[in-house]
Amino acid sequence: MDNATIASLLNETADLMEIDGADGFRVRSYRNASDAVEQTTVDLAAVSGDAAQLLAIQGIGKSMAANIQAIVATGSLPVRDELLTKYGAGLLQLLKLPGMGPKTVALLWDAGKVKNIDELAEAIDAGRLKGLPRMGEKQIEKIKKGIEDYRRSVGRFRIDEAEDAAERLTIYLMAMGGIERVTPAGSLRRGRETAGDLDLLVTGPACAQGNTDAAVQYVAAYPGIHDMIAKGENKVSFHLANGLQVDVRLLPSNCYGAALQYFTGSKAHNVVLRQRALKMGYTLSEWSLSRLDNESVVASATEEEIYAALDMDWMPPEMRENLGEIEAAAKRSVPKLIEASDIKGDVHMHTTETDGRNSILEMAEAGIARGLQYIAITEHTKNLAMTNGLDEKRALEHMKRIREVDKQMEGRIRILTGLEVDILADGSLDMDDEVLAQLDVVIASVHSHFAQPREEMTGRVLRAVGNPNVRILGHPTGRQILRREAYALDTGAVIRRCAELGVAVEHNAAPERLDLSDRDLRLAKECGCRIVINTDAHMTKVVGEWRYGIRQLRRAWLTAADVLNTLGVKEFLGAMRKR
DNA sequence: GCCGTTTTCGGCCCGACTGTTTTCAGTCG
Repeated sequence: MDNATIASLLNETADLMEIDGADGFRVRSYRNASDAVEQTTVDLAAVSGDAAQLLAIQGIGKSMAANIQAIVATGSLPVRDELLTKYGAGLLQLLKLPGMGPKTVALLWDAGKVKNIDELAEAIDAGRLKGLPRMGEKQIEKIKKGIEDYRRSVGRFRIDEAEDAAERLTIYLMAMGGIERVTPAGSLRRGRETAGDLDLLVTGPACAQGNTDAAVQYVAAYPGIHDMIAKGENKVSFHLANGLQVDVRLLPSNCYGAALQYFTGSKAHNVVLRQRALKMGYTLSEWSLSRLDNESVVASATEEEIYAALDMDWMPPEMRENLGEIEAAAKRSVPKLIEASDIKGDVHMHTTETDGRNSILEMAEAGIARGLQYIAITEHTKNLAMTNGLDEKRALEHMKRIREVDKQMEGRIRILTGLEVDILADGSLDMDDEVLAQLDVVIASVHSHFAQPREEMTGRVLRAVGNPNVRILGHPTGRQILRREAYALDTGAVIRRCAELGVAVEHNAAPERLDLSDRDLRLAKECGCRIVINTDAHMTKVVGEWRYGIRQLRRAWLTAADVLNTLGVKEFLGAMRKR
């Protein structure tokens, strides 16, 4: 059992306790413990026998150490089991709906024993929510919409979850002799935000035709399997404990390229590609590209061979959505897409001065370790009291400290000064302009944003970017992948306005955020709006960790020139000042 | 439930915003 699993069980327990009406501070100690478990570098499952090692972690006391030991030993802990029996796991889903917190969930449970999302939908349709405390028309409408959003995302997994699963399986598979290559296909390879299932293509001598028994048995013995769906000669399908379906395909190496092309998709891309093959007198399948007349194989071992035989360039999987990539490849004009190594600075991060976990120096060292040329420290401001946001006085003091540490670095990395100011309800910022004018980087972000009229939200943001000190619009859509709908905002209008004003729009690279959708990014490129890709790092671990965000930029065909923080520090600072 | 003492119990990030109230509870960051 890994720390992430332990942490999520503790957090889940906190949710249940909150619904149960437990003391808030007690609940928080579970959440703190969950955070601590996630942060620590100690492998808890490995040391769980030694209570002293658990107690050494800040936030873990005697009871929590026992809880962790119980989790490692049994996969759960007594409080959680008890509460799950009382309420059922469905209540935890209810918490994922926007505007639904523990109190509301408890209210619904008390009033009508609503145990899950389906029952909640029923109760709404039957009009049974009317008359309950705090359940007005608007509230019910909001919940109804939340349920629709939730149902749309059900059965899909965040890209990082799918990738974690793929990585673990790959390590397992590569440990077997006779396996040379394991490649994820499908939406994971195309860099989508979510994946419905996981396709893993495997090849090597152990996958040779008619000789796959040992490999099939080995795959079927994977310890993470929850239940087996199918086990054939070339394919093993199963569910993992989290519900993700995995299809492992064993392929002889001579048709690996054709299979990779086929299973990578997308469907729309493949349809057009097969039409092209037919016109050229070929037929394309998951086994090969072959001639129509005598069925001889033209290409099959690698993707490159197949695309070349179809008289076109190979193109990155992220582009394969039938949005013009086939025409571009036929004209040999596939653009050179942005890569992680193009990014030179991570310009949105927090430190212990507000709600970050590390110091300025530690963040800088992490930046150096990731090969960055510059970072920007952009703390929260006073409107976000919960984060200990800065007022004017503290902002100026912090700026001074940043400059001191910058000097200490002696050019190994540049540390820029900045703030992530909050946009208030009237569109103004919660920081004096004189302070903002002294900073290298000013990001304006909306932080309280749910259930407000679209026009009002849009007006608020448009007014904020009108402030000449604002150079970057942060969290421009407020998306939270698989959790909540973006806040009501006319994203198109905002991106167009930012383009006019020369304000860059931020693409948050965290896999749960991915602020800008494919469509947003295509629009930004179309209207010449510059993008900044940031991690919004609150700890050293995620500094420069933007692989998911980069893949999304690639899906929108963005090149290094479209992204502001591919510039060197001087040019970047110039772009921040020019307005 | 944790922590740090003031050593045995009290304190534990706080403010904006919404929808429902008609003075506030709940959610969010």
